[in-house]
Amino acid sequence: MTAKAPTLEDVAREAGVSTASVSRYLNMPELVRPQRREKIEAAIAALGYVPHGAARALASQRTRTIGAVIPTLDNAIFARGVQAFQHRLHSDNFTLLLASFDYDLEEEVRHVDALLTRGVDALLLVGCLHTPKLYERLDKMELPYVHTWAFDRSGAKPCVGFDNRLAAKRAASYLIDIGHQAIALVVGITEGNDRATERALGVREALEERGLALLPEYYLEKAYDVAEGRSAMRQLLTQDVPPTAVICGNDVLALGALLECQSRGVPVPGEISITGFDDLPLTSHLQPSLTTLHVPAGEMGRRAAEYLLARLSDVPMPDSTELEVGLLVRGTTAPPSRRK
Amino acid sequence: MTAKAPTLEDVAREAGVSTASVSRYLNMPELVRPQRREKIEAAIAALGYVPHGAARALASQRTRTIGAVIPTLDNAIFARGVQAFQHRLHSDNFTLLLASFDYDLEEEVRHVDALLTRGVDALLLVGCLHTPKLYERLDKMELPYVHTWAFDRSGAKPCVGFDNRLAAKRAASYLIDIGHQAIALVVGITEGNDRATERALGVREALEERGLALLPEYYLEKAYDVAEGRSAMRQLLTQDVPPTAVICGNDVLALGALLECQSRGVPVPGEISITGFDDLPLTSHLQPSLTTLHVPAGEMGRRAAEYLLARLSDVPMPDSTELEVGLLVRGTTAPPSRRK
DNA sequence: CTGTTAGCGCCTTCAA
DNA sequence: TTGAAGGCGCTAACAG
Repeated sequence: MTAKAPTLEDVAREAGVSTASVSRYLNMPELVRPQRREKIEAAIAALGYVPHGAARALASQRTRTIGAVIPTLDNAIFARGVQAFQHRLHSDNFTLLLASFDYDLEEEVRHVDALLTRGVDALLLVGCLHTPKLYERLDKMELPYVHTWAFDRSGAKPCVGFDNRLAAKRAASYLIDIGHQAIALVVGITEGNDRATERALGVREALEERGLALLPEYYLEKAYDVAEGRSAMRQLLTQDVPPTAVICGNDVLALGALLECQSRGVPVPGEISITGFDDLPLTSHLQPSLTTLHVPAGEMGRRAAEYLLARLSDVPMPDSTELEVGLLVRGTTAPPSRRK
Repeated sequence: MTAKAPTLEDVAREAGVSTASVSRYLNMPELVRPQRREKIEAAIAALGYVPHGAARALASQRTRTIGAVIPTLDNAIFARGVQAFQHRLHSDNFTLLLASFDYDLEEEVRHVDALLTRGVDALLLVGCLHTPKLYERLDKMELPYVHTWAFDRSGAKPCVGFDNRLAAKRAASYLIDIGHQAIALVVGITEGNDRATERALGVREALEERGLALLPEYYLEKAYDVAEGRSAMRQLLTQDVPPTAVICGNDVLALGALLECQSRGVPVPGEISITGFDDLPLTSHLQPSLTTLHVPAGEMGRRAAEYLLARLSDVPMPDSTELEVGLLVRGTTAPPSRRK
């Protein structure tokens, strides 16, 4: 029972064939005559043989393992993307190695190193902003990788993602279209986070194009957290002239903002409009339902997996895929009320 | 630039030492004389050497890799536990292999097999209910593993978790204490899910001990989803005699239930009380804030990691750790109002 | 402390 | 189609 784990050689002996045949059976069964195949199958079952991945990896130089290095799992939208990514990998018999770096790009490199040592065959990255060291590592190993959650228009970086700037701009433009002028922005911490940075830029662009400006007191950076969203809204509401609309960097912040309004009795969207970003499942059920941008996280994860899988099997596939991020106009936005 | 990845042998040559010394430097640096150490360090830096995990694993029989097989990442509470688990592993230089089986125990075995092939040194499991095949595999490999999210009082299974039955019972008892009798239960799908099963049992026990019964029409099983929670509450509210309190199997269901009440104008807790399970971050910010059971997911993940790490380094450590799941009485519960 | 060397378990030519 | 045999890159005795 507690004997050593059986090896391929044990299986070969048990089945009365060579190790090469067993190996072939494992990797290209169709090259093995049915009769032998059965004997091998029987031997494997009898011994409870499980292939030894490390040995296989060493000999074949592939681990059938793919890494993902993400900012955090604590944001439901990433969790969903990773979930889909893993699911797709699994159906091709690949296993996911996961690491999260908590938005610290130096830490990210360390994780990448760890994954490279583990021999991942490919890598998923979030965002297009990474340290040069990280790219050096990847290039030296000639490792296939893909950027997600962002889109590089230059085409220099392989990605399956979306244009954060454009998406944010869309939300801002919409608010301007329906008459808002006093628009505030509560965005995630932009340092080391190109998604947040781009979203902020998008809002700024939209405002500027319409001759509006983003007042310094209407610009807040907050960690992605409900409490932070509340605190941001509190800061905005207690100003002499509160904004009539608040664009939030993601749904978690927006949720916090909305809850803060509700707990202070500030009517939404009557007194103030709110937009989010991500379209978390719960946002459509809120009262009022949240106007937000739909991020196709599941599809992104799946397609990122497909891209990497394709690269690994030399199947041609475009190096970048841009996904649509649609604006979902729901209940938290309305034209500004005339005040004073 | 695009030359083959350098091997330990290359490093040895470059540094003018033996491969053994380089290997020692990598694994037990203190056994290498400082002078040599520097030469090796220089060589490693010069070549951009990255150890080859598979080779290392093959030779040492350890991968410094630990697997986690979870139901889904789509539930924030699991995401948080995994996050903490991974974080703790990383600080000991272990990497996480992650797989999710979507509550399908047969699929779970397949994932476990995949992880075993990848050579994980240890494994984290969710819940105490698994197929016999799964345990066979684990035992044959003599692999350290730990159960989480549940607690096995028999002591037969190593776990770092909590007593789902007791926790649910606590919520039910509380509702009874404050006067509820018409209590409904909206629990997760119990098939293949011992946490959900135990929670349901806990509620039943509490009711029975107080001479109350769980009416069939007050018992609903729903997938963990906001929409399902809403639908459950809808079903309950439209009955001839709606319950005065609804115990939900987790916070997502509870959130759905709460939102459904709000959208129908049913006052909570005035007309109906609601309890959740998990204590997701957002629940404390809801209006009213959700009465729920606090599941210490982060701590559980961290301690599960510590348990496995300890087992791998032969550090003594108790095989089971029971965590406290406290009832947080907040705004969604109150004594029943006298009706009719 | 350091070098030598025999594997670790499997894949993959190369012949048969 | 099948078997024999040489590595893959590293670790871990063992000897020095």
